Amino acid sequence: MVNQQDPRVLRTRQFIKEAFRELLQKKDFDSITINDIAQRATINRATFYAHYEDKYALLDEFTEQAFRERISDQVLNAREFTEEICDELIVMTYNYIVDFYRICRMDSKPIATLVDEKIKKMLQQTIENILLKGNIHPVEDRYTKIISAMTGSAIYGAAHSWLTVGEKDQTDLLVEIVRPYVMNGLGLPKVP
Amino acid sequence: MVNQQDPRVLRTRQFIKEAFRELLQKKDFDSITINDIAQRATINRATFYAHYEDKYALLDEFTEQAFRERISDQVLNAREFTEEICDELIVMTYNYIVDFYRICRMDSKPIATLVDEKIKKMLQQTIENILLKGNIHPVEDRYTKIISAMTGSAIYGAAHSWLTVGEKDQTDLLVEIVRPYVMNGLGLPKVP
DNA sequence: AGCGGAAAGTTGCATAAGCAACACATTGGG
DNA sequence: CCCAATGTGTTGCTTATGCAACTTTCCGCT
Repeated sequence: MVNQQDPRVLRTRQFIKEAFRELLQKKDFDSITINDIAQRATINRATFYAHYEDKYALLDEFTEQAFRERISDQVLNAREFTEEICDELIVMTYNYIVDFYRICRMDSKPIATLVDEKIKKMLQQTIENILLKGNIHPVEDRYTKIISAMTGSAIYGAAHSWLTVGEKDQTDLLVEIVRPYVMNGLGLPKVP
Repeated sequence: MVNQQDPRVLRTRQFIKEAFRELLQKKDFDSITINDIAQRATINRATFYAHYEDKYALLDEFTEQAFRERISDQVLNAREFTEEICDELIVMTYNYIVDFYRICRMDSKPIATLVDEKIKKMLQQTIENILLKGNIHPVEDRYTKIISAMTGSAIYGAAHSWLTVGEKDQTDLLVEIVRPYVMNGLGLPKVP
């Protein structure tokens, strides 16, 4: 519908996302109206609908972009799922969750669920990309997807649990627990 | 041509002026191209021309806005040209010149002249407004314009000279010199 | 002088954004 | 219960912006 390259489009979407970020710090998601967003972004309400179906679509893009920005080039270009990469994913995921729950008041369960699902999905996709690039690995290609899903879910679940349990900022320990579990599960060779 | 109230117009003009301000800190006015401005403002070059005839028109609006933002409500609402108001105008003018010459590299004389003329004009207009509001004053109405011009020029000339001479930031002294000159020239009663 | 490139402006057309009005759903008092 | 207020989503039309192509002007260089 709209040309994603048009500078007007890029600007408008940035305005919307920035306004959304600011609003999330003051109000919980449910009580943010499209009007709030449009006003703060100094755009017309109709313009919002030209870009997003509703505020859930915005939340989706927002969380995805925030996640992408945290993926380092090292992870992005990795051709093998090493312990180093694994560690980075664990820490990154944990930090993402911490920040997100701190910034936003994830008051309503349905919203928290949406965000959680998004993070998990992004994580799985990231892992799958790495595994697919390393054409030589002990996992059959046809199982790559489910392996990625498991791994992503494991990392995410651990990070989330770690936050809930309240072991704040002990990421070293978190990594020590999760890494061997994941690497063993993948059956990948451990660097001595 | 363009509706000054349209939010798109307001935003675009802000973008342009902000880009212009940033560029002035890195390059001298002459070497700034319309392309530079458009690129930094993330707008199309043709859009620039929809708002300003050329970069001189932009400079004009830019300096005017900067000046307006420095006029206090007290001066704006003044109904009489008191010593207090006079002092404020002197200091404000001096500070404006200092800031402007510091921010921009006023390399080329013609540009410096343009800016200087603008400041003087704004100053004269501000003074005229005050004099006209105070309907009872010793100056004939038909002479208000020329009186304002003289006063504005005097204040501006003094401030500019003060800067050139190098008596930096001795605004107290500047005020002590200029105020009696101006107030005596106007023939206004001196507060004991 | 004359050449060539860069910047200045201009123009016609495509597209995004603004706006006002609309129908509909939700909700919170009286 | 009702209705008034508020939010959602849509639509038709207007206006501003983007873009590409063009001419003109300016300026350095040989």
